[in-house]
Amino acid sequence: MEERNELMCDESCSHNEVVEKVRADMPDDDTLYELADLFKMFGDSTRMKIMFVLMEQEMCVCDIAELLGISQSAISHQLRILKQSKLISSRREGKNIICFLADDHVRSIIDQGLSHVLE
Amino acid sequence: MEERNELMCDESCSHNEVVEKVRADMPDDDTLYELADLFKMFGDSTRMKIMFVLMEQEMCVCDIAELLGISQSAISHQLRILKQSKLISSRREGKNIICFLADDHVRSIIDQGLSHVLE
DNA sequence: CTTTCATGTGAACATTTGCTCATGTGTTTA
DNA sequence: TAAACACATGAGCAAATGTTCACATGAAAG
Repeated sequence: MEERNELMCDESCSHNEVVEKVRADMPDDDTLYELADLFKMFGDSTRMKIMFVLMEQEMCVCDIAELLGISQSAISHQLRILKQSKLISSRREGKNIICFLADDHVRSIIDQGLSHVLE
Repeated sequence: MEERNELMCDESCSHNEVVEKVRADMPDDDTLYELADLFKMFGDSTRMKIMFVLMEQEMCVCDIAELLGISQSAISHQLRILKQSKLISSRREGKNIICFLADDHVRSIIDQGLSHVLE
């Protein structure tokens, strides 16, 4: 049998044995895409700032915009994305929309990243 | 004094009091950009897959490519980015370059994300 | 009901990003 | 030394992304 993939290098590497084991232990593709999409939310500085603010204090849209010095429209677009990812939620209070973190994982993920960045 | 920013909504929201406190507690901009850049590394499925593989087993470039079914060139480009971010390192062994995780934070960050994705 | 205020949203645009393709570099083997 | 192999890299390109601008929506105040 010994069907070889043309992409593979010569027998010098580990190959079949280990490669197959690792492949078997990998999550399915859907999970991996979900995972990447989750981290993508934290990979933009505007969204990062929004989540950081909401970690400390729920806040209306215009206050977020004012605090961060970013246009209300830009904030609104990013909030939409964050809501779609179920990371933040909002409720109406009079004229304002109050935003807040929808998931406790946000804190732990950011904290984990922060502890890396701060050495 | 009472210098108001035109972006701010009316006095209905929290404003000055809370906004100023949150602003003071925010990390500086450089840290926030670093943080976003770190998470950006996890926000692409190819890089995610590479790191997932290396979490289980150090491996040469061509084996990573073969295991993931992605071209060697594409893998190489992503490895370059991951090395620049100090998330993976490599050593030469004969003709091959063996790649491995350079940072234990990688595991904890991915695990944290995974536990979110898996509910 | 009309106006105002807070927010949402589509289109257009400039960047960024990730891939392919061709080729370059460095190491081993014949 | 020459050929083969593993990997790196630059150019080019298509797709994704984030912002601005103009305008739509929806609740509240008059």
